[in-house]
Amino acid sequence: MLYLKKYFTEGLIQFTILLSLIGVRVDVDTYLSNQLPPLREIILGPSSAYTQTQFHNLRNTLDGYGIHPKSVDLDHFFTTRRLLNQVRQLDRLSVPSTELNTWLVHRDSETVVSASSQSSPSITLDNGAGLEDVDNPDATPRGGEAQPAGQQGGQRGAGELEEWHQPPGIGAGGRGDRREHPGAGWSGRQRSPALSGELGVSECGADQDQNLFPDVTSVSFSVPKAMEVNSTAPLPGSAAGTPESGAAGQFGLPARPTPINQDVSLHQASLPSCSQDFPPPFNPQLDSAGAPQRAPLLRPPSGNSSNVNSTFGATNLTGIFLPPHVNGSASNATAAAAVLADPFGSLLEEAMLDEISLLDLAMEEGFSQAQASQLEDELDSDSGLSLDSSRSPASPSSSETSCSSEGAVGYSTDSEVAAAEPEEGAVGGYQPGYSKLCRMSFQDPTQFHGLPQLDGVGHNHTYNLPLASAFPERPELPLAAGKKAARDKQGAKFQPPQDFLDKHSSRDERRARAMKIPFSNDKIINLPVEEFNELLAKHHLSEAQLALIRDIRRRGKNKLAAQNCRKRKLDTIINLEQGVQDLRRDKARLLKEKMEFLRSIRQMKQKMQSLYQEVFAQLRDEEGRPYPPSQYSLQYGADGSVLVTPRGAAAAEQGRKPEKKQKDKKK
DNA sequence: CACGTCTGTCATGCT
DNA sequence: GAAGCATGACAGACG
Repeated sequence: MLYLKKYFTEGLIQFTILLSLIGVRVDVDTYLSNQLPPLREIILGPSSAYTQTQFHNLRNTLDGYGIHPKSVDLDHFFTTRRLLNQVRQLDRLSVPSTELNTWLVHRDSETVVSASSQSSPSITLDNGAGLEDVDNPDATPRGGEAQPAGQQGGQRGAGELEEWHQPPGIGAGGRGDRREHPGAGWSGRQRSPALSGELGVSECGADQDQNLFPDVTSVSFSVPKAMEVNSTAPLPGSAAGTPESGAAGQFGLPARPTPINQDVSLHQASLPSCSQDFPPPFNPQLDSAGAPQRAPLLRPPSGNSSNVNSTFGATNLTGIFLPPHVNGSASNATAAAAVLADPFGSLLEEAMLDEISLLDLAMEEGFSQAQASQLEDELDSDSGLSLDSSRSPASPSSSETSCSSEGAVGYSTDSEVAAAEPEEGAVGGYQPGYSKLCRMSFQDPTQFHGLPQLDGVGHNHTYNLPLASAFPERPELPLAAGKKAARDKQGAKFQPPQDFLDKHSSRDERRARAMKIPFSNDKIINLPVEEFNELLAKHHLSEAQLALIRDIRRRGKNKLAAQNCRKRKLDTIINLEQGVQDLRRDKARLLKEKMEFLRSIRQMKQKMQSLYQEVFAQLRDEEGRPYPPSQYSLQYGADGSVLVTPRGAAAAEQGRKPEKKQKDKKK
């Protein structure tokens, strides 16, 4: 089951990302509201209240706790977190679409949710129910027992939110609170049907299968009483004049005795509960506990915690926009409401600033394959390691490998030859086997095909193969001939053997000949130490001869060692270069993916902004007048209501218990 | 002739 | 301690 969830979750996330990439708006909240705890947890983050379930273990896993560093789950963890971050980028964008859905559906009756067919299907991607069914075969609505079947989903969502996001007894609308204060939130809706905005109560999932906007609950555009200007205490830290402010504290508190429920001409106003499950939509930083860096915006009015609890206690949207830990805090809930006061203020000022700016900087428009390639090339250029084929440092490697590995190439190992030319010692000891290997390595250019940078290698790595290169009957040694062969062209035919050998012998070979060493340098070098000692014992050699032989052996072995060493060094460089290339390719690919995501996000944000403006333009106060955008802004109440908040009042009421009057959604 | 590269050699450290 | 290996450094050869 765990694996099923894992794959389902990840697949769902990927599918969502994919849809977003292809331009399909995905209301992630649709399934978020319907998702099972694990998925919800994955997307929304750990919930303190969530510990009621067994999925806290999963949460811990997702948080990386309890994962052994060597556990394979760690990989899954990072993958999940990465995908989660991507989705969070998206879901923040999707909230507005949810909001729009709410607007498009209006509900005037309190408990009956009328789905408006006016909503544009294109706005909402119905993807919840099926997923829910898949993920939760039980499909047992949480907290939906006592709810009408028609609202099962929505109520379930409410229940879920309360149950999952609100620790029992911590207020902020826990189930207990609702029981204790039935009027709060729910009762409020009943009292003020049009007002009650159970935004987010509706479930986009199965309900939407039935109806595209099934359980769209009424939206309460509550103009806080504070809107009566002063009662709405400004949120501390809220910048003056900034839209986000908050009259957040008790917004949408149905239990309030005197909520001014203004009929707002929200013609299609509703807010499906789908958005409930969204993390703070316009403030990504709310994802983090406390979001201290957002203190100026988040700081709740002091002293109204209890009220906040009562205010949001029975509401569901506390969990919508706030992480559980925040949700559990009344002040934080208020702060969240403040943050939500102006969705686009937060959106544009926060998310868009950091994400879009990044997008603009990194990749303004598009990231074509050519650009990716260019980027990759640029990335390639920043390395000290150059793969420029014009330079071929690798040339020695192959020859060295084949030759050195097979023995002292260039040294005479053929005893027969040596015997034929005893006076020449090691000189002239062409070893067919060794030379063949070297010849193969030199002649076969295919060995370098895999390494373009090795093209043009023309060095002679025969390591003393003079004779082989000189003999015309061995024309198959072009490379072995190399430079020395070229030198020898001038008269090799008529050159006396001794001069020829001297000319093509190494210094040690010449020394050996001069010292009358009776065996070849190849033997001196390559014989095992036992055989070498036996060989020395067979001959009566002077100290000078013995010293020379030992030097020859030492130098010969060291030469091979040096060749091997250089080969290894070269192989290491080649491998490192290949690794660098691979990493650059990966980096370029990841950058491309990132840019694609960012582009999609920006598009979604733009759509969201336009939808927000569209919705706001339709708002009417009780007198049928539109709200001036310069003076009012929309914000989400934690109880699911959508509030029309005066900007100035919201700012002014910070630090005080905000009062607000709720505006009934008025068709 | 200067320069870069290749190669051999030496010194040194390590096994 | 000898033998061998690995490697940095150096110098000569060479293009």
